[in-house]
Amino acid sequence: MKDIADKLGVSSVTVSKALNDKEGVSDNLKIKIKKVAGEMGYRFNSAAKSIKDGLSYNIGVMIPHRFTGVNESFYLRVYQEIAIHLDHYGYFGILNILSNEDEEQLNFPRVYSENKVDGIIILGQVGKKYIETVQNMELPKLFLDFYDEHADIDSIITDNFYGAYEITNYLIQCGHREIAYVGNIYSTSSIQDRFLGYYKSLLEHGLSYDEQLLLNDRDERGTYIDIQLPEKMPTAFVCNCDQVAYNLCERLTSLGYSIPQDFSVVGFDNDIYATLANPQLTTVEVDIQEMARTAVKSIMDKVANPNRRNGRVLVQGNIIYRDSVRKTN
Amino acid sequence: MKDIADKLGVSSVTVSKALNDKEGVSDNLKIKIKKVAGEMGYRFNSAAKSIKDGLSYNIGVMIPHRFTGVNESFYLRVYQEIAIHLDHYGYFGILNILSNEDEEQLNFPRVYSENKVDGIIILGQVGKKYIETVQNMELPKLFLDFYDEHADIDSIITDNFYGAYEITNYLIQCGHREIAYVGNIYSTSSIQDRFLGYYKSLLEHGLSYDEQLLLNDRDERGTYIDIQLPEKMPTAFVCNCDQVAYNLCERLTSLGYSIPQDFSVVGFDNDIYATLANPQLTTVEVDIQEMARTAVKSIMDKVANPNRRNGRVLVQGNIIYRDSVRKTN
DNA sequence: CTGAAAGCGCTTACAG
DNA sequence: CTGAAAGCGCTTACAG
Repeated sequence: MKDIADKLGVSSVTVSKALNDKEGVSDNLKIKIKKVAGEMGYRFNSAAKSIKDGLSYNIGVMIPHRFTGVNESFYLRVYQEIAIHLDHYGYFGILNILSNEDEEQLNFPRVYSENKVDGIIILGQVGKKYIETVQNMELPKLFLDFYDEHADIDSIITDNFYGAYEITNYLIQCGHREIAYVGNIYSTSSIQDRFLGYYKSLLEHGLSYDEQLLLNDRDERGTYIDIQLPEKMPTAFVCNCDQVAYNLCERLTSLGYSIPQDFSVVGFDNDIYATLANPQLTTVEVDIQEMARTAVKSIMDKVANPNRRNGRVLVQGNIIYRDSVRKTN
Repeated sequence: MKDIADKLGVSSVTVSKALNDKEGVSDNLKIKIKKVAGEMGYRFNSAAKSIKDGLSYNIGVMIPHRFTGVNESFYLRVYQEIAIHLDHYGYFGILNILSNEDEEQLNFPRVYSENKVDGIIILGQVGKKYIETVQNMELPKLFLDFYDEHADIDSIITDNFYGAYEITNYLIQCGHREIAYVGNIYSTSSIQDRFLGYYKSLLEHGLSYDEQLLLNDRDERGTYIDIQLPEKMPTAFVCNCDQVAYNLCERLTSLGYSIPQDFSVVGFDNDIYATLANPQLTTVEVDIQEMARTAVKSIMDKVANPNRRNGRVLVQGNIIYRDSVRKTN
């Protein structure tokens, strides 16, 4: 900046004003300054600005390491969309994989202790203890894809309840009356919330809930187990996620059944398993774009106004109609 | 820092030295200062340090948008590993999705023009024109997973050639003599390099190359096409990637063949398709960890010493032995 | 072992 | 419309 000023015989203050399109510089001079800046390959030093206004223009996105396995790309996709949206605000995203070690030892993330970010999005459920650590960070923060009833921290989550409710309604519209739910409802809150949506749909349509039709899909540690099919089979299965729906389809097919002729199967997520299944699955698409958009808007609001509260925001999914459901009416 | 200094009646210089474990402060005082800093919730201001030493302690990772489709998570995984490795160096990773628009208009990325990073890793092939733009950036830079013969920029790539060579050798060791290669060798340089590894293996073993056994899998725009099986079938197929191997297995199975009894099939990448295939695929694992580790080491070297050149570095994969190959001897 | 001074690149408030 | 001065939080080189 100083070099540009010297070259044109003006002060660096004037250069600063011109480059930022502020008042107090003649249009003529502004143009000249910008031209010279371009020619000299001037690059703005964002660190100097940061030190002035105390803003880093970065947002940290923290993902617990255990959610980043070989075949789990959901959170990475969300992060990607967040990065794209942050760009619209002139911000950047810094990815922070929270190691199990840091989570256990309740360490603050380095992005925080080094003042690298103006806000932080926690993407994926962290342990109860760590939530307290998060609460102690004096920074705008946001839970994404989970919430904690005890922590007074805004969160953005998929509307699991409503999505499962809608897709169960759809099955009923198609004439199904005996509908099973597949998932361990004590495993995660999203599996449980999806179950409750399924349950509400049954209630509303006057269908009785049959405990025999609640099928377990994983043990308490989250490892998939073989699904125990009920003695009296339903005509349709609401699965808590596409991967389980995929597994179920494979299972039923290997037993000689056809889908959707013999049984209808629906999933949740609209991930890769929905299109790999044969036939492709009717499912509830989790709206990653919208989640990222909402999350970025929310955290930027908080950066501008630290007292801003948005509470729990639900992002609705969309039913994707494919070929795994049979109309029986 | 000043607050801490005031509280203890020392100067901020002393506080700085103590917090950085530098010489010139008594151990006693150091301990006291660190204690007070902790109590006061002191957070280091990295922007101030940045402005002093001209380093941002960030590395930009740029991924062209077209490589980030719904079912493509490979580059995101690489980015994730890069972020983890950067952490060891006290650095952070800033993800930059390069939009088609920016790529066409040859715009510098904002991470560059705002001096947000000390180096940049370009992850995934960018257009010829844009490579020139990259070359014009006065910053350490590195191509990851591709290279350009005209650009004098260091690159790190998977050893496609050697991986395909090794896995073809393995098929030959298992007794196969008629071996097909599946892939459009004019589509990407990795498909071509993998083909050449296959070809070398044939040559070394005195097997003749039969053009009829080069099977196309995609059109010039990269869209998968139905694979045209040859009249005289081989006993094994080397596929250019796991997804194509998966498709081929489905195809052969639907034609009534069994794998590996009737035909052996191998893939490349060791991605999700390798484990989804039935039977699971023997394949070449691309070593994401090692690529990320090497890339981070290389870019950090360059940050420390801008003249450092590493040339083209090949990262070898590992053969993963599963159940899609039959021993015929 | 400790600290006063200067400087990194920018912006803001104020004076001319 | 233009610019001199001060300051953001830190570190380095130097003096005591």
